[in-house]
Amino acid sequence: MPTLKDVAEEAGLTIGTVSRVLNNRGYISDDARRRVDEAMHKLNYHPNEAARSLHRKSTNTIGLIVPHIRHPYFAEMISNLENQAYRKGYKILLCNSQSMQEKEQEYIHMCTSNKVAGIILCSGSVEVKIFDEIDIPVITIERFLQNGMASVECDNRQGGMLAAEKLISCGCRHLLHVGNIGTLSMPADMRTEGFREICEREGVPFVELFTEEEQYNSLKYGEMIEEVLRKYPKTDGLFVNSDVIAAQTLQICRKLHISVPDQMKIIGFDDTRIASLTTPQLTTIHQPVREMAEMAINLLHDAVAGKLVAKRTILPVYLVERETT
Amino acid sequence: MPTLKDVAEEAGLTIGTVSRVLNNRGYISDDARRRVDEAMHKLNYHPNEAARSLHRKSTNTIGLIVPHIRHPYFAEMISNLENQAYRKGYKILLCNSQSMQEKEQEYIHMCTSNKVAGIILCSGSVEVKIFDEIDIPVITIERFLQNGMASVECDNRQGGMLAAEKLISCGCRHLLHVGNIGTLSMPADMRTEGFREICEREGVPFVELFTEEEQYNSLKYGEMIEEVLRKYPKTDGLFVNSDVIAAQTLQICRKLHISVPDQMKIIGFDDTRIASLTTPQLTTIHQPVREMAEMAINLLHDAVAGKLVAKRTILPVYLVERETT
DNA sequence: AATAATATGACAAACGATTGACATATCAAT
DNA sequence: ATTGATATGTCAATCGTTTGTCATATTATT
Repeated sequence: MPTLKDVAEEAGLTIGTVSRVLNNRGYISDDARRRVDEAMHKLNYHPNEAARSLHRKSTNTIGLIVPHIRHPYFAEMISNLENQAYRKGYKILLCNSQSMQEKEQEYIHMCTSNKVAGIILCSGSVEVKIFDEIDIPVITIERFLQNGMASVECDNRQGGMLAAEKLISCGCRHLLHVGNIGTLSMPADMRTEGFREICEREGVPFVELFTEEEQYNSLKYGEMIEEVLRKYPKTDGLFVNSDVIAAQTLQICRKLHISVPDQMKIIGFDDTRIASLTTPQLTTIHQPVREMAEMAINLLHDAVAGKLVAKRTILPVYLVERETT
Repeated sequence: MPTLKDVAEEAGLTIGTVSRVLNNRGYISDDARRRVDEAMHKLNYHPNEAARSLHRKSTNTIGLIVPHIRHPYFAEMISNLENQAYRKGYKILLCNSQSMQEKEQEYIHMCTSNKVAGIILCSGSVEVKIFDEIDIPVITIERFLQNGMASVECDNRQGGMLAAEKLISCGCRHLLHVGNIGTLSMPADMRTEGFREICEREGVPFVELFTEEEQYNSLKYGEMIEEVLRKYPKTDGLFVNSDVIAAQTLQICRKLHISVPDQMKIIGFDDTRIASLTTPQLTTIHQPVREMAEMAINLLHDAVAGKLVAKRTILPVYLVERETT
């Protein structure tokens, strides 16, 4: 691999001058610029980022920590984050924590070791205190940390409210809500809050249930849903915390000969691609994933530049009505 | 951030000794080891990977180039690759080329700039020659390069044959196959070959169609499928190149009041999670994604270590019968 | 002709870890 | 008492780039 020295020799200039061209510093003649360009192309030179990072004490890499990759919501989020990062000149170091605290911690240290410019943490599960130890910006998505730098969330409460309102206005009188694992306080918990608020205001009875870590990891909610539907046979309206759960609920309904939406109405969350591939297609709460991703990258970019950034950004959600209501 | 020097001072030892502890070289006493460990913990020391990479001229990072992230097949593949990489001590630099040649090239250079240990390229679209320019191992998945190092594929031909056999044995007599974009020669083209072979042998007529780049990128096959089904109304058996296409086909069939599997049988490819979330659930060809990912990482690991690796590894597929046949 | 702006060279320090050569010291085994 | 293994220190070079200082040209401007 050629180095700056090789380029300098090829161009008949000194390292200093070549470096000046690369970094656009000081005086450079058009001729020098051209000669450097030519030499770089001829030698197929690409600067050694390790050396650069060592000197700059930072990289253009963003550490992205997610609990899952297969989950369509995260796949969509990762895709959008990568895209926006690329536009801003950042690379992505992908870390799949599988929602395990230790792995997440290890990844955070790995990120600092690798001198990432910043970290984007998607609904992570790690202890809060670790972020005090590191001195790089951390932007969270769908996770609010009191001592954190900045978080990007969707309006989860509003989502829960929209779902409850819709189900009630459809005539459902025995609601059931499948919420998130409750170990850590997460913004997604607000979906439950919003849902509860509307149900109580409207005087409609409802049951709240929570998924378990195991299910979140395996993406297998079938058994749990089946059990629940057998236990609460009167249920006529279901609000679940992801499209993946909703899609599996549809399968269980089919198995139990519960007709959707006639006997049972279902509302999911996320509005991922899967929502329009089920039969019937899912009514769901749309999360503005692309905008959230862009916002996160922009916030990180600003934070890296030392700018003051919003501590909490909440983007709106809306209900997409398809065929399960 | 503390450096080796800080750790050495804290431990009351010299940099040399501490480095010896870290790299397990030469003679080290248990006492020294303990003191270094304590100092490292106390200072929360993590080695600067940039400095290490600069010296070693390599990193423990793998550049992963994929055409898409949202596509469930790639999401699944990325997830498995990340997992296996983590186990072997590698990190993942995620590059989404969106199947654009220039982006892919740029990413490849970026990877060399960042001194990755190797590159894993998933069904990429880049010109072959670029790989001659770089001197790091490149493992391809579902793409075979004649001048490449090693490729991991599934038995695409067998997949096509299984699909054709199944459709024919179900009594279908007007088959239709939706294959991949044909710009570059890809292993996935063999699905078409295998399918064709069986159809010809059995004397069953069939139509071959190919998706376009645009559709691959947007994941929107609906319009195309609808057009096709209107154009070939006699079709009673469909073999499409991904579950995503199959799922959308189901939606179109519903729209056109074509009953599946009664009037139309459908077989997808990949056996991603989505296959069991549609109604009816998809019959599909199972690709051993986890095994392919593990194989790719293992091959890369061996290649990095300078071992001789298999140039081409083809893993078996099998048909998973669900409800669309 | 004097001055200022432009352009490049020469040189060295720094980033943080690795590694090698060599010196020195302690301890155990012969 | 000698040898060899064990353990650590000292010192310097190296990886490739960035950046700063100072010197030295070559132009352009007044």
